[in-house]
Amino acid sequence: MEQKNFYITTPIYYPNDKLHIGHAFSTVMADAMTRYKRMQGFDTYFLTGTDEHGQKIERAAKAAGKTPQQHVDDIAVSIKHLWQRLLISNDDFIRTTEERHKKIVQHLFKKIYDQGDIYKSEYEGWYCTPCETFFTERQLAEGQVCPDCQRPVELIKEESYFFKMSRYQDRLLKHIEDNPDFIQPVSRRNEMINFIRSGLEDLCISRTTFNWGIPVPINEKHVIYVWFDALTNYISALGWSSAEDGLYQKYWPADIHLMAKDIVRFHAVIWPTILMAAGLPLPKQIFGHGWLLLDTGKMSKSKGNVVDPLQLIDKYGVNSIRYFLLREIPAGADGYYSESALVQRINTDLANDFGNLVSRTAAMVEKYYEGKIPAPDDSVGDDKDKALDHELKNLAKIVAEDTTGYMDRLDFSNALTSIWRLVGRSNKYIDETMPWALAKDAEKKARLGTVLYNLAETIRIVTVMITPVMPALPELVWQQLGAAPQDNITWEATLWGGTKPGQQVQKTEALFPRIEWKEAAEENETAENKAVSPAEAPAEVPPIVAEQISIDDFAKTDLRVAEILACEKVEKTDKLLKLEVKIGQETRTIVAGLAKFYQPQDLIGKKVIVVANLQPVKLRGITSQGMVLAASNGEGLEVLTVQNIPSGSRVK
RNA sequence: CGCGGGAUGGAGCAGCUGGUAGCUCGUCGGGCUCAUAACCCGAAGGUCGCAGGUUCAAAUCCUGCUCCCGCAACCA
Repeated sequence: MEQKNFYITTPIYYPNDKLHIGHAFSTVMADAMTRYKRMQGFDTYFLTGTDEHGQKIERAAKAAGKTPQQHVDDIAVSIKHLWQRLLISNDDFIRTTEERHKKIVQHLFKKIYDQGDIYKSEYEGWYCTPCETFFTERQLAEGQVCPDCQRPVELIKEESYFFKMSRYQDRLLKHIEDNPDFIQPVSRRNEMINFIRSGLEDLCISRTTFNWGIPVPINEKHVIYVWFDALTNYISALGWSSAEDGLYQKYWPADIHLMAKDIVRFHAVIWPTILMAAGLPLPKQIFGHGWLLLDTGKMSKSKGNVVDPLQLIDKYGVNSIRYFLLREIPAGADGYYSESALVQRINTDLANDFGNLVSRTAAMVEKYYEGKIPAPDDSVGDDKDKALDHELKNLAKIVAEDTTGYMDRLDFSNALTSIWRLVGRSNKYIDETMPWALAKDAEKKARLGTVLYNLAETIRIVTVMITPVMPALPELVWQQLGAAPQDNITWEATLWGGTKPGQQVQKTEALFPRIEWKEAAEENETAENKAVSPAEAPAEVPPIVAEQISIDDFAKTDLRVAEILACEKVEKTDKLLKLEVKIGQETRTIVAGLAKFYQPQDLIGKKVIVVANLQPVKLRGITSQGMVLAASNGEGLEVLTVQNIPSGSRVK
C-alpha cells in the first residue's frame, strides 16, 4: 500500500514576548492532529519554530545587554522547553536565524527577483526617529504617536524592495474559489475572498532602518522584512532548493498550515502569491482556529491577564490542560478560558466520568475476579442482557466513526464530546447491569464476567481515541487494566475486542483526582489578576528612550492651550471626533481619535493642550490643523487639560 | 447604505433543506453502593432579540428595527 504523507505546521512564534496559553493552543492542536494521523498510519511531519528577526528583537536584546543572537538563543530554549512539557511531538524546530533558513530565503528572493516580480521603489511610512522604526498608520498608538515610545512620528520615505503581489490577485482569487477547502473554516474563507476582491497592493519586503534580519542578496544595505522571511520557514525547514531536499520532495505541499485567525490573512494571501511567483505548489489548507478568550476579555499583556501555560501544567497536569484546550474551543469559533471552567472540566469530564469509570471497573475486577479480567461469554444472559451489550458495542463503533470524522476536520471539541458519549454510556451500563447484584448470585458469574469484560473493553477503546489529545494517558490506563504498554497505538485499535482476558488489573491511585476549588478561590484569582493590573505592571511601561534632545529640539514643538468650542463625531468612523478649538484669537479645526473615550459634549468647553505647529493632515476629508495631547496606556486615555490659564498660552 | 457572524431556560452552546425546543454545566427531588461525596433516573426553568409578513404550521423562510462581535476603514 502506498505510504500516505501528512505535513502540518504551526506558525513560527515571535520570541519577543513570553508565549501564553493561546500559543499553546495552536501547538497542542497541531500536535493532536499529528498524533491522530500517525495512528492512522500516515507518515507525518510536524513543524514548529520561531521567527527571530526584526527591530523589536534587536531592541529587546539591547535593553537586556545581549547580542540579538544571544537573546533569541535564550528564548528559543525556553520555548522548546515549554513544548516538551506539553508533550509536543514536533519533528523539527525551525529558527529563522539558522543558516539553513537564511540561505533559502535569499535564494527565494533572488529567484523571484530574477523573474521580475520584485522591484525597488520607495516606501512611505510613519517614522519614529528615536526608535528608528517605520510604522503603518494602523500601528500607531492613540494620538499619532509611536506605539513603542509614545513620541510623535513623521511621514518619510525609504528605499525598499517590493513584491508584485497585486499581479497574482486574480489567480489567487480563482484558486480560492476553485478549492473550497483551501481556507478553513468557511467564515475565514469568505473574509479572505472579500479582502482580496477589494484589491491587493504590492508588498514591501525589505528595510534599511535596522540590521537584524536576512540581508537582501542583491543589496547588502537592505534586510528582508517580516513575512517574506517568516513564511518561507515552511519550505526552508524541508530543505527546498538545497542539495538535501528529500523532505521537500516528500512532504511539500503542506497538508495544513494551522494558525490563529488573526494571521490567516498573511498565510492566505502573501504566502500563496509568493509561492505562485516562485512557481511552487500551494499548501492544501490554511486553517484559522479561534482565539482562547479570557472572561475578562482578550488576552493581552497590557491587561495583565496572560495565562502562563507552565504554571497550569504544574498545577493541573499536562493531560488535563491539553484536554481542556481541545475540548473547550469549538471548531471555528472562539472559546473561553477561566480557571473555574478548567477545574470544572477536569472534575466533571475527567475525574467524575472517565477517571471514576476506570476506578469502579478496576475495583470490581479486583473484588470479584481476583484482579484478572474475565473472558466474555456472549451466549449467557437473557434477551435484555444481550440487547444491552449490543447497544454498548454498537455505540462504541458509532462513536469511533463519528470521532474519526470530527478529527479529520480538526474539530477536537466535537470529537471529544463524541467520545464522552461512550464514557457516559458505560457508566449507565454499570447501573443497568448491576454487577454487585450479579456477584451475589453464583449462577450469574458468567454474566458478571461478560459485563466486566465489556467495561474493560470500552475503557480501552476510549483510551485509544483520546490518545492524540492526552498522549500520557494510555500508559496510566494500561497499568490499571493490566495491559502491556504500547508504543505505537493505531487507530484500528478502536475496534472491539482488543482486551485480552486474564490481564492483571491493578487499581492504583485515581487517574484524575477531583480538584477542590471553591468560590473563595475564585476571589483569590481575581485578586491575583488585580495585583498585576496595568497600572502596576512595570513591564508594560515602554522604556524611556535613551537618546537625549536639546532644549532647542523641544522648542520646535509649539504647544498651546486651546479651548474646545464645538465637537462632533465624524460620521462613519469609530474613533474620530471633529473639534473646533480656539487658540488665542485663532479658530481651528482638529480631528482627533478620541471618540472611544469621550462623548462630544464632554469635551466642549474644556481647555486642552494642542501641538499648534504640526503639519496639517486630511482625515476623512477634513483638514486637521493640530493634535490634542493625551496620556494613554493602551487601556484608557485621558486628554490633558488646564483649568485657569487662558487659551493661546504656551506650554513648555 | 463597506463586508460578514451572532442574539435560544441561571451560564455556555446545538437546532435554522419549516411540523409538539435539545445538549453540557448549575439547581431541586429520587435511586444505587462497584466507584474519586463519584454514578444512574426524574423535575423545575425558555412568549427561541423586537415588530411585521408568508404558511394549515416558523427558532427555522421574507421585510424592517435594536444590540453585540469580527474584518475593512479610521487613529496627527
